[in-house]
Amino acid sequence: MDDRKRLVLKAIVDHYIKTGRPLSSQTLLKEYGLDVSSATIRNDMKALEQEGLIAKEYSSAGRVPTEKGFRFFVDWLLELSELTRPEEHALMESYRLQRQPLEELLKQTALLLAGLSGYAGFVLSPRLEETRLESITFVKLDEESALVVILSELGIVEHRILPTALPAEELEEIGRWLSERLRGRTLSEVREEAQRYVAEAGEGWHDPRTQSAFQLLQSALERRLERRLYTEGLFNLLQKLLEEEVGLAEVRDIVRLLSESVRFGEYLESQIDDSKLQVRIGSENALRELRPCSLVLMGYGHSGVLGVLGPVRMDYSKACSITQYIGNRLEAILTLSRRAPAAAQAPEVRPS
Amino acid sequence: MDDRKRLVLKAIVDHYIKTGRPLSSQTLLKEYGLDVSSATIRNDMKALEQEGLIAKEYSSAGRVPTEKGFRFFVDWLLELSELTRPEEHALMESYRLQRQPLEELLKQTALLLAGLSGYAGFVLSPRLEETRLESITFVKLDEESALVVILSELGIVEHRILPTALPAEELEEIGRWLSERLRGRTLSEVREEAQRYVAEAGEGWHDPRTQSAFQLLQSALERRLERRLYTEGLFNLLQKLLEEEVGLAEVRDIVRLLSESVRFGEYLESQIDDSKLQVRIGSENALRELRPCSLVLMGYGHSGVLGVLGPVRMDYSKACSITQYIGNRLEAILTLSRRAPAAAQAPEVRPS
DNA sequence: GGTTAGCACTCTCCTTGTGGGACTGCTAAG
DNA sequence: CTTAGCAGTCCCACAAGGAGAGTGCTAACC
Repeated sequence: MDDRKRLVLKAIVDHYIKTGRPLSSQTLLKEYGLDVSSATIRNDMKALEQEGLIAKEYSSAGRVPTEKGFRFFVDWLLELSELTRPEEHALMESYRLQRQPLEELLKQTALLLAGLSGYAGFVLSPRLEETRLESITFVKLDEESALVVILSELGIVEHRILPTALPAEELEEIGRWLSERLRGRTLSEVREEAQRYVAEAGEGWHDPRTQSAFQLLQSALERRLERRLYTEGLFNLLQKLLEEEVGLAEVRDIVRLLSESVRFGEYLESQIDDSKLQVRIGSENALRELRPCSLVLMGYGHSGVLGVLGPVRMDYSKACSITQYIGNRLEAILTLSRRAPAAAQAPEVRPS
Repeated sequence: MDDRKRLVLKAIVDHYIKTGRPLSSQTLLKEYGLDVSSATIRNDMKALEQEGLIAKEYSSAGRVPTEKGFRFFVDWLLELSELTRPEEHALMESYRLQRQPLEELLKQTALLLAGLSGYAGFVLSPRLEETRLESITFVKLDEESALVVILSELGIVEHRILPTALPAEELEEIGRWLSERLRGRTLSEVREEAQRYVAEAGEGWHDPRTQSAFQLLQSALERRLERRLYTEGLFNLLQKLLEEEVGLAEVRDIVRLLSESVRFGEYLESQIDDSKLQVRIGSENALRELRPCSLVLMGYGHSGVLGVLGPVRMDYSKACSITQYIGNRLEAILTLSRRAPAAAQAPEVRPS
């Protein structure tokens, strides 16, 4: 494509992203200072329109980018911007407490995506089945129940209360024994193992102690390896959609979709390709509700997904930069904590 | 007030809640079958209008209730409805797992409020400072960190990761010692105690072991006795506001308010009066954003609040019934679990 | 062949006007 | 206190017209 035409397209996209208004040939000349006449621009526009990259809202209006135009812009004309100082600072702040339950970490990340981008931020937790067990611990709460904490390379991935009447010492012993035996296996392997043992239990092959252990283990894992979706900054998104004059009915559908974490999560997972940054513009999205929106996302960890959700008229440069940056950061934190837990920040209590 | 006038008011409110439309004197006659003429109704309407209970949108339109009219309706004419079988069933289902982390329980409750009412449901956690400690447990995770679990009469109220290099046995010992010593005190007393000890530590009065214990305790409690707000069913609310033809700008402000859990939480707390059911209609709410909305709420536990948020044109009967029912239910669960933990539901693992 | 000036044309948007319809308020009588 | 009858008010939907913005086309120009 002709250099001037690219420039015209870029001008139209930039102007539209900034103002939301169509750009006329004259205004383009005035604001972007090309050294040709408006008629020439009009000819270029006509060509771009025939290629489907821009369109007019009615016959005598200026031009706005089509989704195809945005696509071209994102693929060929996008320049990622650097993070500003305060942005960088906010990032550091939020990730200070590194060793924290996975849940907290991911929620923080979603907040950060939303806060920095000005759109809605989301984080889909990784497939916990594929992370490796570090330890499993039982803590007696009262006569009838105990807390189980499952720690994987990603941090605490599960804590729940189980009904059991086993005494404290035995629970501790079982925890140690299971951790010893299963450390390093993936959680889905662990679950299978537990299921196998419990299934065989009826035939009385194993000693009662082993049996209790695997029964507990199974209860601990039965629910809740399900993935969770964290979304934040919803009102950012509403603000933007308001400016777009999107109807409340569409907005409601979007909000509903975000609350259906399974459906939305599965869609997100289907859209990632390793940890490459992806952009899905408007009706490129298979989900009907997302038609007024664009999605910037990337994968992390084992099939985890994070990104931002904004209107089609989105600042793609900003959204992409931030998503990429935070995504890499989260990936690094999760990878780091796998090998060597990061240095602690809070005042440390030393052995006396 | 005259019996017929009450009936007229009730008809107008019922009709408006059901359809959202003004009611004319003729339609009232036809649908509610009074044995007078439309002119008589018109006279009554005139009187009700002068009392500020109803209004017309323009000079020749039918009447709609004013907020004052709704207030009168709620105070004097409201009949609470019974829960239907399926509603009751849903309630039972959700509360089956009784011994669960407080966080889960409250989130469930918010979901339930939203699901049954068809509006948005919210639950503000109780003041944890005023609940009594049951136990505090430390679990070694790796060389540099440990998990602390704080259990109060309300269940698990805190779990977080602390940096510490103390060995596992010592942590266990410290947990036992602290639990023994502090069981039955409120969490704020516990926190004060910890602060006092740590402050005195510089003067070297206590042995190092005690010092470590209180230092850990302080870290465990420093953050996060903060209250949390759980909101669910946001899209229910959007759906209703859509029917009300509320503007997206107002909706955005409401969504923003719901995300500012501190501000909204403080407002909620200021509105409760023991565990009496409260209704705040439209601009009775001090918060500007809530003007298009009504709030049905009640207190539970120590300054906990739960309820539903819907449009001013809300089915107050349903909303009040459900809030009251669920509120009592939650209160009961929390009170019960205080004395004797409820019977477990999942298959129990017996000592072998 | 690409570029330019000039002009007719198209479409939106805003304002104004008009008629029908839905209810009320008033008055006077029962 | 209640009722019938009727004038009056206001909304709403639709149509018409004028201003403004910007394009498309044509013919000339470099």
